[in-house]
Amino acid sequence: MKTEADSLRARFRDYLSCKGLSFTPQRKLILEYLIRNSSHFNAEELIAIFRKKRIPVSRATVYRTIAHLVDAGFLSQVALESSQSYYEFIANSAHHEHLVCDKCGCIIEFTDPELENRIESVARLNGFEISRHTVHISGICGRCRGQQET
Amino acid sequence: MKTEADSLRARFRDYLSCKGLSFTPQRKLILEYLIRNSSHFNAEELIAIFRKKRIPVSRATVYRTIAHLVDAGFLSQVALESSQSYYEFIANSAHHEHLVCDKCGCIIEFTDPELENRIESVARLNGFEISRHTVHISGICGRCRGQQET
DNA sequence: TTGTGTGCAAAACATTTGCACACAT
DNA sequence: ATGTGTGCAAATGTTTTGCACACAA
Repeated sequence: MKTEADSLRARFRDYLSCKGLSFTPQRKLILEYLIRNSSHFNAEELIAIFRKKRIPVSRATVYRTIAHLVDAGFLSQVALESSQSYYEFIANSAHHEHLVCDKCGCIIEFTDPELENRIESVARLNGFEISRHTVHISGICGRCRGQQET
Repeated sequence: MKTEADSLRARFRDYLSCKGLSFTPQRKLILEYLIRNSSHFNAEELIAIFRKKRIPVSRATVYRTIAHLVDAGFLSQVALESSQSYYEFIANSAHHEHLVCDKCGCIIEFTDPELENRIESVARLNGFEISRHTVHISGICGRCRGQQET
């Protein structure tokens, strides 16, 4: 039986071969890591993890592969108020928005059809043709609120 | 009669004196520029404008003053998918969201109470205490759509 | 004098690029 | 041979910082 990971590998291979690029060991290592840890990350975090685990992929290759993965639609860039670019591995998952905790930094994903509808209406009212959209809510998550001394 | 600009100057002076800081000529020049041109900008844009107009404020002072203005609540950082930080002069204006055109880069502001309500509901449902939130919609604006050859 | 502010240049940080070598077709 | 990939180190672009001098309390 074909697992989801298999289909991701196949999709990436297809994307690469369409572009005349090859599925190199380094690209595979990066994809495998993301499949196993699909979530939010930035380039330097990934590089640090690879260094610690002795996974032999250079900084330049990480940046270059991230660009390919974004282009292929496997990663989407998440704009946070940070100096670094954050990415998230979207794979096959549906569109969702983010709640980001100011205290612990955790990122909670949510989907809300009503919210999505409202966004589409607003764009339409303004004559806009949407290509993408993001909703970020910052605050204190339930867990951190529970721990507050005050 | 007290204009809005006067009250902004006063508020900034108050903020500074509360922190034991002074309302220097450079800080005044930056604030005056923003009052007159309240909108979206990044630090390097501002520095370039000041250089062209021969307004004598150094790069370091621009960055340092922006940090103070953010801290004082006069500016808010707008997270775009860019290598530079964007800011917007919020002054007394109500909360609003952004439509950003991929083609011409224009930023349209909008407010939508229903959207805001929905965001609050979603946060509540997830046990989150909101401190701030942003909605960014990217796409093609009405004007650019009109001009498309295709 | 002590605290704070400024400008400059250097440093720091994230990211991109040029180049030489490696590998597969 | 040609095209593509990698790693390294250098370059780039943005933002921050150290330091010496200026100014006001």
